[in-house]
Amino acid sequence: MVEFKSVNEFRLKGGKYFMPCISIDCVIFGFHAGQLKVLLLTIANYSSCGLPAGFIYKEEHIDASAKRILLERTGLSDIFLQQFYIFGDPKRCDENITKAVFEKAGITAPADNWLLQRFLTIGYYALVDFEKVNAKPDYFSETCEWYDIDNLPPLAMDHAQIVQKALLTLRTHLRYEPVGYNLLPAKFTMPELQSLYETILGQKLDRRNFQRKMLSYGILKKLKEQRKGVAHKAPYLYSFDLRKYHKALEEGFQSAW
Amino acid sequence: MVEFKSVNEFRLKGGKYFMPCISIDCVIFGFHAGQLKVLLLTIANYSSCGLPAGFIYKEEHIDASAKRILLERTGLSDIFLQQFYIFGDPKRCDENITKAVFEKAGITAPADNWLLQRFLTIGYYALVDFEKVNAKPDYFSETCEWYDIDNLPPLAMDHAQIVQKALLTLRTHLRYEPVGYNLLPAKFTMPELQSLYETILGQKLDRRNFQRKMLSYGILKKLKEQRKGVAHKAPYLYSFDLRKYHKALEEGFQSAW
DNA sequence: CCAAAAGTGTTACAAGTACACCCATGT
DNA sequence: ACATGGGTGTACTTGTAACACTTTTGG
Repeated sequence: MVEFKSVNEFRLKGGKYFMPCISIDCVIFGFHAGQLKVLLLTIANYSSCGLPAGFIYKEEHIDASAKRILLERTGLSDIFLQQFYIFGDPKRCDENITKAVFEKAGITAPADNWLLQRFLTIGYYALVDFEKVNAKPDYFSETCEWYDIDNLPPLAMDHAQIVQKALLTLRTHLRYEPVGYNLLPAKFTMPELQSLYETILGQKLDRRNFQRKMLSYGILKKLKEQRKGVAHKAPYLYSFDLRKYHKALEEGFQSAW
Repeated sequence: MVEFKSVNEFRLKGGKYFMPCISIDCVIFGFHAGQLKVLLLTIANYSSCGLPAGFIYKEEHIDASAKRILLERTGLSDIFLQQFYIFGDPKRCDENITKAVFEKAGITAPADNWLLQRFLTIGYYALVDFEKVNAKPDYFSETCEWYDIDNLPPLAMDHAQIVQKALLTLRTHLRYEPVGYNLLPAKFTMPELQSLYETILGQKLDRRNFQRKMLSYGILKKLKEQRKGVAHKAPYLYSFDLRKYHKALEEGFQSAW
């Protein structure tokens, strides 16, 4: 792994260390205050936001690259991360973004710079605990912040499409595998879990049926504790039974046919 | 699009036309005589088989590349084709294959040749009508032939893993979307369709339940004709109702939650 | 006339959906 | 005391699974 001291050094030496023409874009989902959120960067001199992205070291597994990018942006490791699509439209790239970054850094780069080529990008999506994230911008960006998924700012290039595809993948995923461990704190209530599901799916679910279905998967442990200090009846706390959770992750929930 | 006259020309000029370090591997499924089959290439001077593969022109959409590769190998266009995964282990590559090809062509290539770099590969899988395929080998191979999926020869690099992942994807796909139009001739019998499903899923299904379920999707048209010349009772022929078939492809079959 | 494959229908069980009542707590 | 949210149970509907008999045809 290499440390670059500036955008300019990145521009000059990056081509030596990274695979050419391929990047990784991460759609990092978090959940807070009943809202599904995505982590986005803002770019100096540029009007639209972008996804946390990065490149692949020449000797690095692509999953490791994604993990590294995630760690750099959030400070977190060991979280749910999965590739979901590769975006390969030749028109997807917009060199104006890179040029804006260069301009801001006072650089004039020749057109054959490695950063100004056509890039394919591998989409990864991550599920993280909102509370634990310590968001940091990268070389190219000014801020790194959470945005509500249904109130996103304008996104650069095809990043809106990438977020959309990630969300669709997450929704599908949700139906056949457990989700939640990575998005919620260690202890949570059933209504909180339900709210997460409703947010991801974008629809209301029946309280009682939801609870029954969730419990039927056998991946939850009901704790003796109850959430305190809230209005109305105190809800029970649950935690995931990690052994069973991971087993379910591997095997999936359903098995039609 | 560029025509290369020899492996050597490909080696020398390919780097100018193709994106670096990314290839496409196609898992082409066909169905014949109750067997699910995959199209594989054999390489001169080399002991194991490989998947039909190719590269991405610098101005080309990756889906178009996959389509082109498929056309070149099978003579078919307008067939079901879908990317399913990108394989990015830095150790996945084996330059010995390329070297074997070079050797066979009487070439000694410098180590920095574009073909000898680390490659990521995008996996696409295709479903084709076995009868219509006119298989042709490519620059690098000697033969292009069908192999039974459960009796595959040794495969080069990570191609066995790629086939496995494609099959898993196809199986999942089968549960939620219609499959069959691309793998079967225009007219087919219900037992033939069932056999296809059983083969892909690797398990026996109940005749009566299968038929009911299939018909319930409303994507089949029962024809007045029956298959003739077969032993025993003549089965009815069916065809797909393409309008409804494509609608189902878009919407999917199920909608849990 | 019989073996083998194809057409068709019924019943039982599991899963999903819809819905109602009681309980606990903070205001 | 009451409004609000949380805990729990039951009937209905739908889908899946298991299973048997009749029909046709080639040998």
